[in-house]
Amino acid sequence: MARRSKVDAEKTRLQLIEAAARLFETRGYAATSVADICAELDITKGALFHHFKSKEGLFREVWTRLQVKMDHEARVAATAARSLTDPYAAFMAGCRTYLEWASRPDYQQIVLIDGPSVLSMSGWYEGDHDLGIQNVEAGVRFLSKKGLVAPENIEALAIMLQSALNGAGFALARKTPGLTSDIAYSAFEVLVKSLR
Amino acid sequence: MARRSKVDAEKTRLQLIEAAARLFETRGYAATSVADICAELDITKGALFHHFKSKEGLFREVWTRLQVKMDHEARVAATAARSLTDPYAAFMAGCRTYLEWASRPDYQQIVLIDGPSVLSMSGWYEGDHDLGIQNVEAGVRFLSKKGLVAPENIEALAIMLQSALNGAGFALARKTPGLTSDIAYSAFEVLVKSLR
DNA sequence: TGGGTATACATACCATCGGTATGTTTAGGG
DNA sequence: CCCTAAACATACCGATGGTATGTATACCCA
Repeated sequence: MARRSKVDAEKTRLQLIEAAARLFETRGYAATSVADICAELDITKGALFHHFKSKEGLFREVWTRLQVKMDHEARVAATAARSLTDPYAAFMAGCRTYLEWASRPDYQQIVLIDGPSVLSMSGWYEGDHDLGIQNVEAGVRFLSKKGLVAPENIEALAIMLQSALNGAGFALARKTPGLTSDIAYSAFEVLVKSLR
Repeated sequence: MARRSKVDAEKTRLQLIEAAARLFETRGYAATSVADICAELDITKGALFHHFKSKEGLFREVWTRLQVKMDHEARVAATAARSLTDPYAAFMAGCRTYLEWASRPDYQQIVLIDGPSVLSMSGWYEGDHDLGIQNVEAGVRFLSKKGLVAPENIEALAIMLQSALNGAGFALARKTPGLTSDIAYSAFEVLVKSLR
């Protein structure tokens, strides 16, 4: 075998990302070997390491794509809600989207569980990589204008609220008895409503 | 070398746990080899695998000890506060303790970052292993009696509040500009006060 | 249009890792 | 006093992430 066309190469790269995403989701990062990933596409490790400089590099690509997709969906939901009503509704729409993602198995395993461990903590929170926080912070900032939230608490509250959504997503995925997506959302509403 | 006294063996075991804790904290679980740990005590892998059935087993031991210590400290702080005033103060005292632990580098890396990845998700939340949640849930349950929190939201709120403290601890450790321990705590108070 | 070059892989190999099998010495109970 | 089992050491194994190198071909340019 030898060099294929550029479009074939891009296809291989995409297939690697998709196969890796599937395996990382179902088995976790540590339990997925690069040989496993290559076997899915019937290629050798040479191909994988040609496209990605390391196993961690491939993971980072998978991780980033998930984050970007989530962020996009949250933005779409938020702007759609904003055009209908107000910034608060936009904020809550974004949060609902995030809550849904946080309860997805792939997002859970790849972004929430393995992400912090595989990428360093700095990697997780590096600059604009933590995409979920932006919508939440915008929402809290809006609430702050209404008076109840002190300006110096905005960032802390945004971080806490996003973490709360993360935790709820975990709890949903682990099928906590008596906990549904609706209950989690309504509990979150209770938490946020008090800030208005 | 051969068999030492029982007290020596227990000492070796403790030293293994301490050395592992140090390395797991500073390098992370994946970047710490069992040979590294053994080198710290000038013993061989045979000794380590005599005391622990696997690297993960040693990690679980380190993880458990941290959790138990945190839980103990939180309980002490909570009961001390309760005797002075009321259950709400006890709850908040426990939360403050947890916030402090969540910003400690060892608790961060071992319990919050590597924990979910190394132990399975089921391991993290298995039974009473998640010790931080108990104080929080007790607090929310108390608030529920005052009326504002619906019973079906208790568990979800407890999970969310604990996650909020986790996130705040992370943010503190990553030295988020403008965020201090006091600000984080006061922001958490804002979040909780609204539930009264 | 043809040849040179960079690309897209395959093959072979390596160091390190977690874990095991086995040996060896001695503490401690009967 | 002895004999079993505990507390290690030693030697070894398969699997793993990563590299070095080989090779065929797409693509660019003269």
